[in-house]
Amino acid sequence: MNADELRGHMDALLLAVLEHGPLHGYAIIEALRERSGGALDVPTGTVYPALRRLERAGYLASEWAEAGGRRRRTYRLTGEGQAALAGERSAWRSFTAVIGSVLDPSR
Amino acid sequence: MNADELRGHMDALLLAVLEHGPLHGYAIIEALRERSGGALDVPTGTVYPALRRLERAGYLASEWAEAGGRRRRTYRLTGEGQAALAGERSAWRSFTAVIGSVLDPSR
DNA sequence: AAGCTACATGTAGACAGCCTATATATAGAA
DNA sequence: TTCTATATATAGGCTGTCTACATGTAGCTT
Repeated sequence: MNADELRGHMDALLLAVLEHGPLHGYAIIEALRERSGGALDVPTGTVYPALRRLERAGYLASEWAEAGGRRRRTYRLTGEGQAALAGERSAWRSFTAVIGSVLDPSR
Repeated sequence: MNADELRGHMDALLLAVLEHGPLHGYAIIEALRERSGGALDVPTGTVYPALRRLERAGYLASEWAEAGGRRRRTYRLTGEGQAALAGERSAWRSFTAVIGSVLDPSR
């Protein structure tokens, strides 16, 4: 998966993966890898700053937790985040429609 | 249309729009706007450097032409460019499948 | 004649997001 | 003790798209 392609869609991915329940950063990376069948292997240097950015934006809220002697920062979707996710899904649909209209004019 | 979203897909758009015949830069911008129903309005500062980059890569070839007293640089797809376009189409399909698998896990 | 719009190309520099590389730390297995 | 998996974090680099500007022709309006 190309880095440039992912650009602008990272937020949608992170919000979507948190939709069904809170997760910490490391688990988010694993969830993205599993859900995509191994195609998405997002580095920590991408995910952690992005999560903080989304929290600053009010879309996520986080709290520290402890599990097996290791500290985790667990993120959950806020109400604003749910709304943002809906917006991202809508934007994704129109985005694919627009690019598709150029790449596949027949359809 | 967001600038970040377009990132990594510009090449595919330019190659696709040149598939059915040569065009000059200004006409390419108009073609993208028309094909997308007005959603794509790519600035010249994006298109002209991108076309040169694609030519350097061997995917496009260009030559100067004159029409109505104005000079145009007309671009056409090379053989390599056709192959690149096929690759871009394939990449687009897997890209949408991957993002879709996260955004719409049900499908 | 002057001014405006459409046509047509091009570059410099800003911006922003994703990446690599690095640092730190615990737990458990080899 | 060493290696791997788990877990978080930041600094700096890279690069493609954008804004803003520069240049010039043609044709229409005032």
